[in-house]
Amino acid sequence: MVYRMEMVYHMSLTPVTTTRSDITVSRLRQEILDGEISPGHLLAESAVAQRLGVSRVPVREALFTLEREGLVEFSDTGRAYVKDLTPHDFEELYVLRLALEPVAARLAAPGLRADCSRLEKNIKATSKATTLLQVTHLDLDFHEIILDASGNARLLKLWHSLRSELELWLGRLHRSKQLQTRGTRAETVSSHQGVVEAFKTKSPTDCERLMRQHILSWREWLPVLPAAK
Amino acid sequence: MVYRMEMVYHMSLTPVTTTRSDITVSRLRQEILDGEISPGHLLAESAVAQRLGVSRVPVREALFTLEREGLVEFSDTGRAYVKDLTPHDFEELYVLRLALEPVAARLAAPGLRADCSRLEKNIKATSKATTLLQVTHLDLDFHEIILDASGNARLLKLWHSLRSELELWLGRLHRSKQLQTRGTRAETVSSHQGVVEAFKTKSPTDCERLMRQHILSWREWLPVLPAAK
DNA sequence: CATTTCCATACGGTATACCATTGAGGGTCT
DNA sequence: AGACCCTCAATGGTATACCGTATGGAAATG
Repeated sequence: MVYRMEMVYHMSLTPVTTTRSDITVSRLRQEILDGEISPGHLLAESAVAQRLGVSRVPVREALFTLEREGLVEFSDTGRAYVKDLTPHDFEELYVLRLALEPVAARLAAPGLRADCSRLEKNIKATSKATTLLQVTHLDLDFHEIILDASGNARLLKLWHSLRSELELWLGRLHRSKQLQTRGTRAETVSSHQGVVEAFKTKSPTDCERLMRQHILSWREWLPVLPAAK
Repeated sequence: MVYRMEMVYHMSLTPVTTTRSDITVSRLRQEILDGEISPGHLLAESAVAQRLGVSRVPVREALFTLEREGLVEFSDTGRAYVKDLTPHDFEELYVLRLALEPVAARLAAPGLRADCSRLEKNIKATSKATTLLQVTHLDLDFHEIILDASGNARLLKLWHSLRSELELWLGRLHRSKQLQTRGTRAETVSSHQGVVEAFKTKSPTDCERLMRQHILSWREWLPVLPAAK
């Protein structure tokens, strides 16, 4: 049974079919990111199915999808658990950002030189943000725009999975009040303005270098982690 | 119903459970990589299920897994097709190799400095290879050893999906006789020996640089592509 | 009290059935 | 002949049922 949502369209006017599986993915993702389900918690298919009012089949698929996103992890016996990120996991994510995003910036540079409007709109929104959580989301959006502009579909897909895990990590830091609040918004805005300025005036390789610096300093902004590994 | 294969163990002696879904993944992957199913071909769940003697459920999961590996692609109506890689797709893969592998080499360098035995064993096997296909597989194995030694699990996972797509691409080039055969084995061996030498004697950053060069020259070795994009 | 054995229950893997949607072909009307 | 519509088979989405296995705790054992 597929329910076609008549009223929901992408900007491209492509109709979007929403399956129970998709809905289950969204709801579980939300619950995990919001910390409503704690790390390590068992997501039993039947329990989730009953709770969300669907059968086990879409739940099964949803769990599979969430594993790909890095929010859920399967034991060797096929049980699904909410992922419990460690500082080591975070380091892995950081390494990947550092490997991928500068390259993406270089690839995106020619296109962005002509049109930075999406980035500028994002900065404007950031400067109006009222909560720390909004700022971090808009920050990730900013980076996603660049990944998207790189024109490399695989790179963007990788980013989506990285982003999920980053949001998981940042959300947990935020809830345990371990994120600096002071000046974050202003710093984010000015830093991003610098990036946009580079896209407009500098060479792709310079953009790549700047993005690298930007991520390095983002890392500095995060709290010192307990001994990794 | 789960069949536990008593005789199959990882090196870590962890028993491996093999499900019908896993088997279906393997068989379909093989058929796709061997070119037995042509690009663009529809993989209808019921047809595959009947052909392989399982129900639609494991087939469904297998198709999902193969999509993640990049060997299958879903239309917006949920139909699964064998992926038809374009030169543009190959360029994307190449960009990602270039972004990830040098970093992996740098991370793996400290560990490999102490013990390159796996790499050396691979080189020995390569020097004894008799077919071009064997050489290309051993080449990918060589790179996988380094990704593995990087200690970054996410990086290794990314590699696996890249590798599947690379094998798809290379396999098709091979079947259409577009791969250079002359001297390939000897060049691969000597080039890899150079990499091992670097791991033993050079700094991590030097290893990173060399890996970058190695991938650049690999790109040169491949046939010129028809106009990309 | 520590350890092992054993059993009931929870859970995942798979088969099957049913329904909605898709899409290609045939028929009809203009 | 061409455009339109209708129909029906093919296909995917979901529910449910069944079975084997894993798990955790009770009971038995030392």
